[in-house]
Amino acid sequence: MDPMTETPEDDSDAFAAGEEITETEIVARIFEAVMERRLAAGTKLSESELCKAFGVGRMRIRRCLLLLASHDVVELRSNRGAYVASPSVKQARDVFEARLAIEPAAARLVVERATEDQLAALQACLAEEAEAHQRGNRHAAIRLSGEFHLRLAEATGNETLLRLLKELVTRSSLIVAIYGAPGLETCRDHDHASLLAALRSRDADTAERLMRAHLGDIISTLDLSGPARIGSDLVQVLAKR
Amino acid sequence: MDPMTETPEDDSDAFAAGEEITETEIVARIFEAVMERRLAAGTKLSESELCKAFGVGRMRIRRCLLLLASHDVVELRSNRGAYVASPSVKQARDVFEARLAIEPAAARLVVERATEDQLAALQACLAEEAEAHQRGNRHAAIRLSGEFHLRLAEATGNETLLRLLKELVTRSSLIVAIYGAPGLETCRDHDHASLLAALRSRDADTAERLMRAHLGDIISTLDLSGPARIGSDLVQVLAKR
DNA sequence: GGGCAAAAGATTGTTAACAATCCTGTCAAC
DNA sequence: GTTGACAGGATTGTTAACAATCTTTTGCCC
Repeated sequence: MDPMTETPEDDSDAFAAGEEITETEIVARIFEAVMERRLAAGTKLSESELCKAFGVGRMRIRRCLLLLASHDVVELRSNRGAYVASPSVKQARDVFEARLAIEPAAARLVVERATEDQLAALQACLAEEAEAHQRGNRHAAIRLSGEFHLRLAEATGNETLLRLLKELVTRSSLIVAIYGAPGLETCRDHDHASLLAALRSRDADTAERLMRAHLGDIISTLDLSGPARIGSDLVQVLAKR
Repeated sequence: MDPMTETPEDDSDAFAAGEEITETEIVARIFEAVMERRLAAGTKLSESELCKAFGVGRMRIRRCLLLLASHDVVELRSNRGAYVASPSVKQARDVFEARLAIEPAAARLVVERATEDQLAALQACLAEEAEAHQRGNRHAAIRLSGEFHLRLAEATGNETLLRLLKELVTRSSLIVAIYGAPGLETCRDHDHASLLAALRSRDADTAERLMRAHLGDIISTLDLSGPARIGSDLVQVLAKR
């Protein structure tokens, strides 16, 4: 009933022999896995396991890990391997501060130039999210919650903004997992709904304000007081494998 | 008299044998070279030349090129090598749109929390820039002009914002080189000066407004009408080495 | 002389073996 | 029983050779 009970590292697609997979795809897969919270912060990403999982050589995997590290989604420790990043309190603040700087402006841009199709995609995202919530599909709900923000970034038509936000939203997923309240792991549907309404009515000021408030709400659910917490750096320091 | 007459690729530091250089440093060097406009858009970055220049193995260089490519400062063409990126018109618009989203908010943050030391560093940057202009030191002036923006990002105390802006400012240098008016390759000193004044007087609204206006001014000096221009993709397409 | 085709050279991409480091389990000493 | 050192195994990091692709040159034909 609860899809939470899965193997921790669940990228095992066991690709058929003849297939080929781009390193871009591998990176995207891991991004998704982190965003869906199927890969927890601090999880070790062993090269050999990833090789088997994706059916590619070690060099390719190493390149992917380097790319992931360059986006702060993975941490590379010298001679010690790659681990899913565990954002510190400082990093958590920085990420949301950056989102607070970017996303309200992105909302403005969407109001100015989003097509009906793009708004429809946002609507669809919202509907799927609500459905996933009702069905109790936790992974899907978490993913769709973040995907709303990414679709919104996509609707700006700005590739650079999209790429930057993809990184920030993914890291946010780690942050919420570490510092968030146990139950509150997704954005509230209502926030997204009212935001979308503002976008539809082409009300830039309201959209910007709602986005800012929405991000503020998320931050307010985080516990960024203590120096560390469960799931944070301590976990991997103490991890006995 | 004109320091513009240099070899196009001027990273030749010819490191002493015993030294060691981090890949992080190599990446930073290339970033700097692009920002100072010592590496023009479309310049081929041959692996073997870089190996000799930095005195490191090929693998290390390849990792650096991958990192640079992940920040859109370098373009990797399959089986054809690495080239300094040549932002398209669309990419140019995207980059400045992103800066327009981020930097005004960054200015606000600086007003709120910058220390006197950081403001002094900005002041120093401004002074150096003016001096470089007077001396006709073009490379230094260009670099310092961009560095003002980076120091400002640094003064937010937000590492994530700093990293994102480092990428955007570096790409901006390429964009201005390609699409900018021939003479106007640096921000105007006065803009930076008045902006700093607003920061000093802790006037967030003015700082934000000035930053927005400043970026708008830069964009208005660009010619983003045509589909391509000198220095753009065409150059490397037609380049006979 | 111009244009096309094939071979030589150079550059990039990949694979595999080697070296270095770290983790783990064992054993001895206190 | 706990602590420390040591050896074995596993994982990561590096090097060098090999394969594939592209570029340039050469030569031939029209």
